[in-house]
Amino acid sequence: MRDAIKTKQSIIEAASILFNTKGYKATSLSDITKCTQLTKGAIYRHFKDKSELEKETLTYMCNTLKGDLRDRIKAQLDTQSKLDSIMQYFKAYSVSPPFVGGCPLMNAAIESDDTDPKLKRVTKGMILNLHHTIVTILNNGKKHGDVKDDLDSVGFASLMIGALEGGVMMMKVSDDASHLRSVIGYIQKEINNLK
Amino acid sequence: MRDAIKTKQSIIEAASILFNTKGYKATSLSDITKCTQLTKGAIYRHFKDKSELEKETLTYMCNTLKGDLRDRIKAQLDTQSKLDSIMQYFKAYSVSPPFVGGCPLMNAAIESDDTDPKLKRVTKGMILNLHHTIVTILNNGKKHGDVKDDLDSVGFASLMIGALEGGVMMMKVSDDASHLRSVIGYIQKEINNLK
DNA sequence: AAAGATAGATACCGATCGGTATCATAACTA
DNA sequence: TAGTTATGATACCGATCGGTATCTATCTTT
Repeated sequence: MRDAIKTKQSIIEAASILFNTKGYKATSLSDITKCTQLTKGAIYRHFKDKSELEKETLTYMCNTLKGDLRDRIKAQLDTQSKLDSIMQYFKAYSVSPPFVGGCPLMNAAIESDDTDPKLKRVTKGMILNLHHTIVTILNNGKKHGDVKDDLDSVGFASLMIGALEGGVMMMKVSDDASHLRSVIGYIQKEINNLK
Repeated sequence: MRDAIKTKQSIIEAASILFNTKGYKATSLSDITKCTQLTKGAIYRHFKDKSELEKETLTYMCNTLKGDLRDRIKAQLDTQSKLDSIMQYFKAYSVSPPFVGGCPLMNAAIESDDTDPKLKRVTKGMILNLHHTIVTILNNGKKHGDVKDDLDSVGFASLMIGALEGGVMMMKVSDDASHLRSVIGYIQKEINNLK
């Protein structure tokens, strides 16, 4: 009960589940006190206000996903395998999601884009970071001859992310993983056709 | 001041803007009273509770989009043009959206999928309806020789919706319409390659 | 062991939430 | 024109919201 950074982490982990399922604004401080077994006073000792907790929690979730994804990408050698590891990561979402409640990027994007500039800024940064990762893989692929030179790397990265995120959304709202599977299958075909 | 159905409609129209930008749970009754210049008592004369207003408003938005889209599809004769009219409809989102705040389907899906079974049910019905529309166009295309017989119509419809919705999300969160444009360009290429 | 600092609990704040009972007024009907 | 009905306004309800001032208890430092 004296380890401050451990308690702070436990608050962030509990908040991850709540924010990613109920939403940021719809999750109350008392929701978090129930999950953490802490009181409001304790939580406000670690975060100056709710908005700071929201931002730190979103950052934590995104960094977790980013780390996982980077490890998988690095483990692959050629361009197609690297891209396919991203596909596999999203495919795993349907059976064992890293965070319940769908993709944290998508959830935060939809909730923040019109109302919460601070949260939107964090989300935008994380999405563009993922986008940049894919663009880099594709551009390296061009150098190694894995990807044809005239491919629109930036556009293809947008397609990949958009289709995957949209596929997750459809899967969740319809309780039918086949939508995501179809989307992934299509993009995989495109990936194998990049050369 | 005596036209009940007109008042009810004006409440739904004001709620459309609020729900689609701020979100359903994050929009309060007093937000709606401010926009409609009506009092809470007046609103509760037309809707038994907030949840009913949410459902009716979502249904109104989706039916509006559905009607617009159906008109555009019907105006086209061949399969490729019908599908392309859907693309054009989403493309127009970036310049003059029918409802501010992004796609009502996506917004409702993300907010409701883990917490609000009633709203999720409505959203799921609307998305599957759009999905079915696309599948029907593709299957008719097969009959007319516009689409090759071995195409996975169901999967292609999932890809189209997923990519478009994901593209809208990326455009909104990054304030950059090029993401949506790229996605649409890719799907258009696929559409022209269905035969 | 005494003193200082820090983590967490308690109790409270004003504001706002969704919702309702009641009243005033407008319009329709006889 | 008198009576009835439907529409919207007013004023209120208990519950909950985010946030804070204060107190207690535990740990660290000397």
